[in-house]
Amino acid sequence: MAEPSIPSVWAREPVKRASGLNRERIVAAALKLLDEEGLEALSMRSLGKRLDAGATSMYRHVTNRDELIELVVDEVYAEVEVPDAAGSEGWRASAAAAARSLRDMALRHPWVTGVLGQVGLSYLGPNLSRASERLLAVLGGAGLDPREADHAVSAITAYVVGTVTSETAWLSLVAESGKGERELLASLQQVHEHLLETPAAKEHNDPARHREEGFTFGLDLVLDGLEARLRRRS
Amino acid sequence: MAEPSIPSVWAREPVKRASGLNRERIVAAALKLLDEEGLEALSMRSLGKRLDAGATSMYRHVTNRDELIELVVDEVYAEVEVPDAAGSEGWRASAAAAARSLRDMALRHPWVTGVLGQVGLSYLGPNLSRASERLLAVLGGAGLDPREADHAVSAITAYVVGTVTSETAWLSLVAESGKGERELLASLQQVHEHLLETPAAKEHNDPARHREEGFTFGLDLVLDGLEARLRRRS
DNA sequence: GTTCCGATGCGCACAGTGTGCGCTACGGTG
DNA sequence: CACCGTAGCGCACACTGTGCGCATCGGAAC
Repeated sequence: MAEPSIPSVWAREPVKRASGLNRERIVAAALKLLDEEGLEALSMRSLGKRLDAGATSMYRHVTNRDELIELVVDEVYAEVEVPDAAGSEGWRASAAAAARSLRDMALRHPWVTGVLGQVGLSYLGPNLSRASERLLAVLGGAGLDPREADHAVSAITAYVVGTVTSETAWLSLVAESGKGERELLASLQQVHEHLLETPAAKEHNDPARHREEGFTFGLDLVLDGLEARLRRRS
Repeated sequence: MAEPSIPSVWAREPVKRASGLNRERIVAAALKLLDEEGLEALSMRSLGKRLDAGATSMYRHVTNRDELIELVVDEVYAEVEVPDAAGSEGWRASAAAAARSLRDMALRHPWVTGVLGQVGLSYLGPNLSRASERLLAVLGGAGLDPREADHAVSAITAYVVGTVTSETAWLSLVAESGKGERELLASLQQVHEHLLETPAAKEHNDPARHREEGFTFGLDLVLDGLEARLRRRS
């Protein structure tokens, strides 16, 4: 009798008290679940199953599902690296590396973009603040006045977030189609024939390269604009 | 006896057959509901209530909740205006107006940003395609080769989407706090005192103006970058 | 050792979700 | 008049987040 419906008072399991929940373990498990199964798969019950815990046990360590997601989002922001600017011209390499690092992070964790649009989420985690302030310092050191540097940080992150938002939306569409990027693009072009006229059509033999190239193009636009502004100043 | 639990066969209401559902009416009601109460408030039951219809009645005209949202998203993309470029230098004014129009649309319908990150949504509606292709034509007419024009369209929309994503997240936080932008900003600065050091702190007497200024700054960066690229070419 | 107490985990329950299924009653065609 | 495709709906199912109160733990106080 594995599970007696009326448990006898004697001869009862030591209850096993699995291992001790805590915020750190919960956030780590949630991150793993999100990466492996996506945003929709994260429910308190499924998360509890992974931790050998009941559905509501996590509420002792985390007030909300929303707050939990907020914690996980800040956790992945820790992966974003903003290198220091080496030399007076190094700001550009530093900012570019930060942008790439942010994009790579979002591509590693495709669910983040689905969460950034949601309401008050992730608005002030320590890791996000740290990254922003480092980039702010880099741009300030390059010669931008504080207000411009602030706006420039916003512009760069906005560009990256916007880009990866559309990238991950496309990639998750690809994922759930079961086909590859090339095949899905080709079959979509059959349905919407007008797409064949767009220049992107020629690129569909290597869509990943096309995405990468587009990201670099747009990033260079922003950084060129910044560089011109700096030159004008000196 | 308003609602007899066992309705007698005789003396029964004419059943009233409200008015006739159809896709257009459903999408319009969903848009109204989203604008008035936000993304979370849109459930098939609440939408049905607004249409004097049952919870599952809409499924005759729309296959999914997700598909319904997709339809509504494309509906609001119809509000985005991409003016033609007047004169050979007019591309910049046209692109800037398109970007502003997109931002204004997203600020009028704050729930869109929460939906753009979600999976396959809104990837190919007619109104979105129309706007993209118009902007593509404007940039192509300015002298960019097709591949660059394609990337430039992506870059501009990515920048705008990224910007409004963070703007609407902030604004919905403000909305649910019950305070104004200034007050909420001030109270957040009390909790995280390090924010006081950032240059944004000085702007908090008019946050809306600060947002507007930041948007223009970043947009100019992108357009300056494009302009430099065009000049280099001629 | 015994006794206590705060903290932790959990089962239950509630209100709510999207949506498949099959019945009913309508509007238009023969 | 009979008929039938179809629009709408009620029901049911599996699922969601989370409040509540109970059981049971580890450790501190005596």
